[in-house]
Amino acid sequence: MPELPEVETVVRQLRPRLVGRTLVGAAASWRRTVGDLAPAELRRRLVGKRIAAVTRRAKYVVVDLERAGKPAGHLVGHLRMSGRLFVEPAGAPSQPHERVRLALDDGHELLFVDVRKFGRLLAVDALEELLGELGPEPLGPDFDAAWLHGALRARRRALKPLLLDQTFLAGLGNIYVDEALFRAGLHPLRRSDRLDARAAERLAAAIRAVLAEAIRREGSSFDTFYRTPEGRPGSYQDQFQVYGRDGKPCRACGTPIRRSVVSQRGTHVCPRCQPAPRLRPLAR
DNA sequence: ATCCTATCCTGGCTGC
DNA sequence: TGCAGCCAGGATAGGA
Repeated sequence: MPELPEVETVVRQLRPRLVGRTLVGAAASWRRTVGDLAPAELRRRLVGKRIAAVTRRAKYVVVDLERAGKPAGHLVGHLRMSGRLFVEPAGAPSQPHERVRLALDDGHELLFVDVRKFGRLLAVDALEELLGELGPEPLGPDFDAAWLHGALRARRRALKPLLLDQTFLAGLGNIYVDEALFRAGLHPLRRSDRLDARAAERLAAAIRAVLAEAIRREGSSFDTFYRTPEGRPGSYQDQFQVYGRDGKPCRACGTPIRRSVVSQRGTHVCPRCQPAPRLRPLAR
C-alpha cells in the first residue's frame, strides 16, 4: 500500500513530467474522488493554472499551482490503498477504475486510477486544513533520536498504533512500521513511555534506514495495486523481514514469524528478536 | 488521553 | 462451477 516510500517515488517520477505544464482540462468520472465537486467547479479551480512544483508531505502528493506567476492553490493527492497516478499521451481510452483525468498543455494527460475509490485528488486553495495536523517527516531535519525519545515518553501508547498515527509521525503505514520495529528489535505492543534512550535511538535509525532503502527500491509491490508512474513494480518487498512472512523463518534467527492483529492491522513479529513486553501493555 | 468500532470500497480468496 | 462471506488497508468520526 502506498506509504511514504511509494509516494516519494510517485512524486519523483511525476515531477519532470508535470512541472511547467499548464492544465487545460479536468474531469472526474467518480465525483467523490475530487471531494464531490461539480464538474464546472473542478474545471474552474484547475484549468488555466500552471504547475509550479510537485512535492510530498507525509503520504500526500502536493502540486503547487500558479496563475500569472502568482500562487493559485494546490492539487493534493492521496493514494490510500489502491490509487495510482501517471501521465499518458492524451486521448487514450478510459482505463479500468479510472477516476480523474487532467489534460496538460503538452499533449499528455495525468490519470488517477483507483480500484477501491478511497484515494482523493483534491483541488484546494490552502494546504493548512488538509496537512496542518501532521507530525514531522521521518527523513526530515525535525526527526532524530532525541526528538523521538521525548515524543515517545510524552505519550502512553503501544508503539505500533503510535507510529501509525500521522499526527505523531508522518508517512509510516502498516508495512514499514512492522519492518522498522523488527529492525529495532522492538515489539509492537511495547509502551512508548517505557523506551529508554538507546531503544529510541535504535528505532529512529531503523525507521530512517527502512524508508531510505525502500525509496531506493522504488517502494514495495506485492499485489497488483502499486506501480510507479513509469509502470514498474517496486522491489522492497524482496527485503521484507517480517511483513507478509507469517510462519516463515526469521531471517536473523530462524524462529517462525508470527502474525497477529494490533490496532486492527495485520502485525508481523519475530517472537525471539522482538520479545513481548513482560507486563500486559496498557492493561484495561 | 487512549482505545475500539464502523465507514468507505473492491477484488481476491476461502469454504461450502 | 457458483456463490456467499470475509478480508485487507489509510484515514477519520464517534462512542466508551
